[in-house]
Amino acid sequence: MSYEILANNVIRVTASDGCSHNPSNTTVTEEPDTSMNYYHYLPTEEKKNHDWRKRVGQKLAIRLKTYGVELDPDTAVLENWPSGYELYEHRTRKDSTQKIRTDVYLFGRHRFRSANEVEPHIFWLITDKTLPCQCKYCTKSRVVPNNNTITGSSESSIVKKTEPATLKTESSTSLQFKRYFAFRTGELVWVDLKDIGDATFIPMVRWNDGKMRYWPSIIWTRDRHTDVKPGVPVVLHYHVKLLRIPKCRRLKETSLRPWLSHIAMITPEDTSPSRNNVTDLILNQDYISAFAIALNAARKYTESYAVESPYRYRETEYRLLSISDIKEKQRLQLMAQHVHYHYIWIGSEHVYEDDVLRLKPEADEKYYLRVASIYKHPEKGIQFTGDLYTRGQALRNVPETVDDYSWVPCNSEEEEFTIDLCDVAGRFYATWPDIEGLSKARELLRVHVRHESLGCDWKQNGFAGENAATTGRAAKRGTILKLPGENLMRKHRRVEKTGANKSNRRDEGNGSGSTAAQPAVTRPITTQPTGTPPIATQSPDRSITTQPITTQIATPSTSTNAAATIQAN
DNA sequence: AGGAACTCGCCTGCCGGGTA
DNA sequence: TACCCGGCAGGCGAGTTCCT
Repeated sequence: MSYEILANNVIRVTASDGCSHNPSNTTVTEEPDTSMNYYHYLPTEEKKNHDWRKRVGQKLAIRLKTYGVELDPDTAVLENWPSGYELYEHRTRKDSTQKIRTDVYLFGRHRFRSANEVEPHIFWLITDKTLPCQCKYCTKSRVVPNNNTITGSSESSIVKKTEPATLKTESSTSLQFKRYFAFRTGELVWVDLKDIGDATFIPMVRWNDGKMRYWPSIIWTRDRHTDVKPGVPVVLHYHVKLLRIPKCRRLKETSLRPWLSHIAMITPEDTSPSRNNVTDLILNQDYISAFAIALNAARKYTESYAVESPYRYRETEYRLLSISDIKEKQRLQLMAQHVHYHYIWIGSEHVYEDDVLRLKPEADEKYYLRVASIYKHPEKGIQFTGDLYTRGQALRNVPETVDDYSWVPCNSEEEEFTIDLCDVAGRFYATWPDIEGLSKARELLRVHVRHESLGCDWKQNGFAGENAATTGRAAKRGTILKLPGENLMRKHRRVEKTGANKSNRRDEGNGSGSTAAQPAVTRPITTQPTGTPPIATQSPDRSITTQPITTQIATPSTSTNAAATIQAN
């Protein structure tokens, strides 16, 4: 749901697909005894703007009422247009003897000529975007073939759009965590010890050319930012728990880095006296031990995955009746037998529906999946459905969100891809766009087992209280979960466009019985077995060198000693 | 040639004034 | 007070023009 109900029946639209195709002739072209032809911008406070928003709000209220949303249609009004949408009044007059003719248009994804035209599109924006929009323009664009042709073989058919599209993203205050926080509570990250401002850590930062500079840590809580505004710089703070080191640290986001952006390695040679100043070695011995233990704990965490918030996905009878393709209908019915999940922990990261995932690259081609749904197939394991994209250029000097990049869709609106968990490299970070680390999550564990493997008493003190299940976004989902199978806004599959490539783009019912390493849907990405060690690479971002990972570290100290000593600090 | 943008004009509904 | 009627603004179908 991409909307909020504010006081006084005000509806806030928190999603947008607006691309500001605004009129060009907005300067007043009115001269005595001559014609007139220009577009006059109507700001929010203008009566006509309010009238339009009110009319759309009233219609939305009536529609949403059928979904159990209580809104008074008489007073319902849109708080504002989605970002990228602007209202203009077209003012024309042939000559001074005639009266000025005014026509109001809303410019956004399309040029809407009335509130009646806009309302179906706004309704689509705030509800289930996996379904095709029913507004007259979107419907038309689906019926009328355009330049977006499916090219190539059926094995790797990719839809090429002439212009990069903008990922549909939500941008409201309710999604500020997603929009502005790179990391989520409970996620494993690296903390830059250099930024902690504690002299205790200086020897560790210096040790062996900075091999211990980044410390495995868990996001414990995040500072709330209720007044975040797009374009206004916000300093994000996290309370971070360094593994094997007591006490939380409050750190800026710039002091953290994604787990998959860095690889740590300590070898027995690192701890040999020949390579160390003896004083340094003694000084760091306990830290080395703690670091090793922390890395081992992190290994279990990163090599496992866990699913959360199961729900029953069901197709409506109406939808099934509207599908003529028998195979597609069977596929959807089969899909309903699988348990769906709102969230999944993949290694170090917490992934939600609607997130953008990096997929494991093939031949330098990088693909990204906008997650529409997560479900567990009895044979293939965890599957993700959604829209596939390639990433274009950054649209801002300092990108903060996924829509600060241009995205080129690889499937049409009517199609979607199904991706295997083993093809997921990790979450896409707008602020760390070029991470090349690959997720190694392969073992299914329960959520609390994963968390406890880190050695954190998360149930009593930790992030359980600020877990996804209770944060803004999750709270919304939580209300859905109270009515499994009964919620009216449940996920729907988009109807597959009939065509030669169709059967190759969907997984269900193809009877392949493929293993987890084989993507159910053909896409131009080959898979690699889960658990394949990442190739040592030079980090393209922030000039950090990555190293081959070692998961077992040879260190002499015992954990208890290490912990005791560090606690003393 | 075909799609998008622009423009025109008819239809509808609302509102205010006049009348029974 | 209720109804009718004319004026007007807005909605939207359809024709025309422009652009690729």
